[in-house]
Parts: sequence; C-alpha cells; structure tokens
Amino acid sequence: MKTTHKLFRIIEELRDRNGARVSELATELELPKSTVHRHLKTLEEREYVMKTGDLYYIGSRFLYIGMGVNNRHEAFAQIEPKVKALASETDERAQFMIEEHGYLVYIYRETGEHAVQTNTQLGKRMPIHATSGGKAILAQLTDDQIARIIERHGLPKVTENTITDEDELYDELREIRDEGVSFNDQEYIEGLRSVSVPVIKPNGQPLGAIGISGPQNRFKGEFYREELPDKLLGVVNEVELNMKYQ
Amino acid sequence: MKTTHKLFRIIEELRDRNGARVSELATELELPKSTVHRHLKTLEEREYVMKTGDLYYIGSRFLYIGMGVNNRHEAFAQIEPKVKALASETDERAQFMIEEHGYLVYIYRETGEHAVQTNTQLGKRMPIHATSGGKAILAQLTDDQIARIIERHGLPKVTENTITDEDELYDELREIRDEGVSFNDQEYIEGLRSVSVPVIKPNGQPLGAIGISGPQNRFKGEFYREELPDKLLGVVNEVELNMKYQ
DNA sequence: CATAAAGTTTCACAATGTGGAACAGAACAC
DNA sequence: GTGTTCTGTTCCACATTGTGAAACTTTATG
Repeated sequence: MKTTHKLFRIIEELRDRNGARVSELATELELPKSTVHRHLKTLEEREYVMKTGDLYYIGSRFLYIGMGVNNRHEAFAQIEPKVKALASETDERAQFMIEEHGYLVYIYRETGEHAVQTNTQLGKRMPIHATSGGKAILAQLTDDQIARIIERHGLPKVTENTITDEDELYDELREIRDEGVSFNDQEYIEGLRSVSVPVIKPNGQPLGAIGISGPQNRFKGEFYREELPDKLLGVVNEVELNMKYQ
Repeated sequence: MKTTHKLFRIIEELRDRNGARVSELATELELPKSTVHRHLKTLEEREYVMKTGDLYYIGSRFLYIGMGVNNRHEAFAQIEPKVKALASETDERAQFMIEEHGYLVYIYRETGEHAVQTNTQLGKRMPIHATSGGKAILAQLTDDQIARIIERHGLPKVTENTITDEDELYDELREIRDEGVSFNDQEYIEGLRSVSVPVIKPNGQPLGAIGISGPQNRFKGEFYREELPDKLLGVVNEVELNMKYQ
C-alpha cells in the first residue's frame, strides 16, 4: 500500500525533527509539496499531528496509541512498579525490555534519584545481540527463531566487545540458559555494563527481560556478579509466580 | 483521504484491545476482512504492529513515534526531572500537561513511592475545563482561543463540581490569571483535588502546566492552598528562567 | 471425517490518491 | 512602495492504487 508507506515516511521524518514545514519534508522525502500537504492535513484532522503557524509536530495521539503496548500482556502492569523499586533500591538504571521484530525495545525505564534521567528512550530499538536483555530473551528462543533473527539483522559490531561471531553467541546463550542470568560487558557502550534476567511466561515463551545497567567502575566484583543477579532473579521469580497463579 | 482514515480506525480499535484478530476488527469496524487484512499486513511490514499467531498487537514503534512529542520544545527535557522531584518530595502524584486540540494531555506523570503507579495514562486526553492544568493553560489564552475551544468541546459535566457555565469559567480563569495558580476541587473525580501552575514561554504563550493531585483528605488547609502552590511556583519559575536565558 | 470459521490470496473495477500547475500570502530586498 | 522569491494551499485530469466479493487454504470444532 503505497499511500500508507508514504504516510509513515512522513510521520517518521516528522518525529525526528522538532517541528517541520511542508516544503522541508517534501524536499527531504522527494515527494511533491501537494502530496505531503494532503497527508499532513489528514493527520491533523485525525489529531495525530499538531500545527502551530506553518510548523507541524507529532501529536500526543501517538503517545496514547504507543501506550497500548501495555495491553499486550497483563503482567506488564505489575512489572512497571517493580522496575521502579529496583531503580530506587540500587540507585542505578533499571529497565524492562521486550523483543520485537528482532530488536530489543525499552518498555519501561527508571533511574535512581541520584542520576535522574529522561524517559525519552522508551520505544527505542537496540541491536538484540549487543544487550544483556536481548541475549537473555534470545536464550529462551528455539535455534530456529534465533537463526531467523540473526539472518534478518546480522551481528553488527558496536564496540570492541560486541559478539560478532555466531558460534560464540550460541555458546554464550547456552551459558545464559544454564545460569538464568545475562551479562553485558561493554558490548554496546564502552564503560557500560549490565545484568538482565528473562521473564518467562507460563507457556515457556519469553515475555521480555528485566535488567539493570551502570558504569563499569561500580558494576564489578560481587555486586555485579552476585548481588544484582540475585536481586533480579528474586523480582522475576515473583513476577513469574504471579503470572501462574493470578 | 479514505485510506488513511480506515487505517487509523483500525489502529485505534487495535490499541484498545489486548490482541485482536482480523475478523474481530472487520466486524467491529464494518469493513471487509480483506481490507482489514491488507492494512494490518502493511502495518506489520512497517513494524508498527506485531503478530503472534493470528493475533495482532500495537507495536512499540508507536511508542517511539509518540516519544517524539518531547521534541516539541527544548524545555520538555528539563521539566521531566522536575516533575519526578516534585513527586518524591511530596509523595503525591505530579504531572506535566499540555493543551492539544482543545484537550488536556498528560506528557509526564510521576507518583511518590508510597503510591507507586503506572505511566499508562500518558497521552490520555482530559476535558480541559475539568482539570486544574487545563484551566491553568486556558487562563493564558486569548478570549478568542478560549471561545474556540469551548465551541468545539462544550463544557460537559463530569462531577457535581464541574464548571459547566461559561461565565463562571471565565470568572475562574480571571482569578487564575491573577493568582498564577489553578485549583481543582473534585471537578473531575469525586474526592480528588489538584493544584497546577502554567508554564509560560518567553513569548507569552503557554507551554503547558505542572501540577500535583491527591485525595481531599490530604489536600486541604495550608498545605493545599499555600504550600503546594508555592512549591509549584518555585519550580515553574526556575523552568521559565531557564527558557529565557539558556 | 465433515462442517464451520478463521486467515489469506486473487482480480476486475472504479474510486481514490497523485502531482503538476496555478494561486495566494508572507518575508525580504532594493 | 514594489518587485522578487520564498512559502502554503487549492485545483483537477489522469491513472495508479486501494477496494471488496469471491475463491481458496488452513485451522479449529463437533
């Protein structure tokens, strides 16, 4: 459907700017002004876009639709407060992530008070093999499913530590499956480490992962290898039990 | 654009369910199965929708687009941590709201630890005349702008206390303009009170409002009438100064 | 194993979106 | 003030694109 593809190209371009004018979008997307104008007008009519003067902005209607991801599973509702609690207990960044279309996506994210930070990253996609949450989820999938994701996205190198070898990845996933915990040692950002634990549905399929991330100078030794994993395993265990017997 | 309208009807219906099948949407929206199917397939191709089995779900791509509202103004970035701080200081619910298409919309919302609550309401629209934030923003608009909003949405009664009379509303708005603070005494939900202060851009136009809400048994006396307004005015003043001299 | 109900594919048709061009309005320079 | 050059907006003939009934396939149900 070409009309729909054009529509989303416009929406995506609009999202990444802070306010855009018709002709700006038209030249950028190589579409006639009249076409862009018609699409924006329809979006405005539906209240998915806001216009002030000649500038168009993404409307909060998208935020409302986006919050619909919380309807995907009842367990999401109980996970959010648990993520908040983790963040305030550890004063580090805690997050809940899911896999979607072969990416890792942030659904909730909370940072301890001492490093207050924005929610801006919600909905952001990450390369699944370069994150602890992503590996935690991958480890719960069948070899077939894993292979399909690798085929689709490859194993692009992000930092020196990123796992780019397929066999190495499978080895690590086996380890994660055994331990129940996934670590990330600067595989996505230099100096950043993280721990994640997969949340598994009663049917055995992964729902997502809960994780904590922080700088390598704090994330080391027993705290990193024992304390944080234990904390996460406790929380996830609680979530999984509630899913079974609610 | 009929295609786009159909598309968003499908998206909106999908958002309000937890997982929907093609025929379910088709009968609900009175559209042929094949049409719904084609739209969903395009959405899935663009990764705006997720399919597991025969169930379709809203994809996190919408969340990503929705977070684009934060690009609307640089000041949003500094407001979020301030809202968090307000929530943890008061242990009540603090929020940042804007006006859009004549509605009041939640952009950030944080609740103190003792009443941990979800973000689910982000992007939700409220009747502008029945909220303290809405009235705070309205008070900053011209009579013309106010009239246009009232004409569009009316002044529907939500509770016994809702302002449904136009003159009464204008009186209250004048008072808010004088005091710089807006109160809501159970005009939207019985037993719920709130205080809001408008955030005004250097050009005199309102950016939005920051507010705190809570139950009437705690929100009374000096705390409600003096302490909370003072706290909010302090925060908003800081934000407004930063906007001027950044 | 038969029946029903769902998802998917197909295709002829026309309704719908397209985009060039013309028009209107604002900003700017001279 | 006037001409120029940007915008955004409107128009319309055209054909491309989306439509939906029907056929087909797959999955669930009795």
